[in-house]
Amino acid sequence: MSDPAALLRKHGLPITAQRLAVLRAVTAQPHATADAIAEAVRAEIGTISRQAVYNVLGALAEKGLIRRIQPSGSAALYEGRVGDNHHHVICRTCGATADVDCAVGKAPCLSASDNLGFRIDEAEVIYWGTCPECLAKT
Amino acid sequence: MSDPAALLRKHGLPITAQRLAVLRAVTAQPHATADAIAEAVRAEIGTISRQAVYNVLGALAEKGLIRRIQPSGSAALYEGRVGDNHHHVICRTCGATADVDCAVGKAPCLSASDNLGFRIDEAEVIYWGTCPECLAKT
DNA sequence: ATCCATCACTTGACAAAGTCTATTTTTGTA
DNA sequence: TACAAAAATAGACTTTGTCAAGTGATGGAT
Repeated sequence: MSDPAALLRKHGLPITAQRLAVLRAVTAQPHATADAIAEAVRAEIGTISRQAVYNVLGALAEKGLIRRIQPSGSAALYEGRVGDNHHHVICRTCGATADVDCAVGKAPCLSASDNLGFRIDEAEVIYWGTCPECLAKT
Repeated sequence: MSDPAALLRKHGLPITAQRLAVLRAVTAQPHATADAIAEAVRAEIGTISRQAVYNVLGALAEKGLIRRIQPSGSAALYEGRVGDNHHHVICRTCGATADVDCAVGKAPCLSASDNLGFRIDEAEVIYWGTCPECLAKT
């Protein structure tokens, strides 16, 4: 089921060259910005409009095929790894982003101490710190 | 120590009308955008430049007097409640933002399962869901 | 109390990220 | 193959935030 075309069809999304290329780009380089994805797609199929990139990313994110992360002070990032409730650690110095599994177990952090009447469907965790490379440079 | 002027002096920040007004605006309305803060400040002291708002917010955040939150799909929010490691729940529909205490205890979530060599200094948690008002409207 | 160096504020241009709308192209289906 | 619906293109526009140069206020030293 890792076939991109089948994945799209399964979710009722018409198959287009742009969508296939975007999907491949997202899975190929995790934590890429929309701009980086656009470049990767252009390298593959020649050209794509900025709007199409946003449309496709939005549609894929809506269907849960990709995930969008929005760190402070940088553009949104997209990644293909979904469904396993992992989180992210970001370097304050160089912006490097890595995946970390959740500390609390399987569907963790989904229980706030008091939900105030909200129906919570996702917990997004970002750990801020310094990456090994930047630590070494100090 | 809730006196804004004393708070500024304590952190070595020169006292200006803009800083006092921004500090008051942030504590008065939690989870405000930079723009909303600018408007509140203008209502209080007449005028302030956009740059000054960002400068002051940046300086205050740097000193740990206020906290900056960056949710996906909206401008950064600022809040005066700091030091108690609380998190946020945001409504996907209307954008309402509320505070929630951390589920895991005191300095929670600060332990990722594997830090990959990163030195982590902060864990930022955003719960996504639907607020009571929007739930009632469905 | 006054002077002055330093820091903060203002102004306006600029940049990045993303959205909106109308038009053209493509997809999937009849 | 033809057609309706959906997607992509193109380009202007908005929002959010930054940069840089000049002006003005703050607070310590005189």
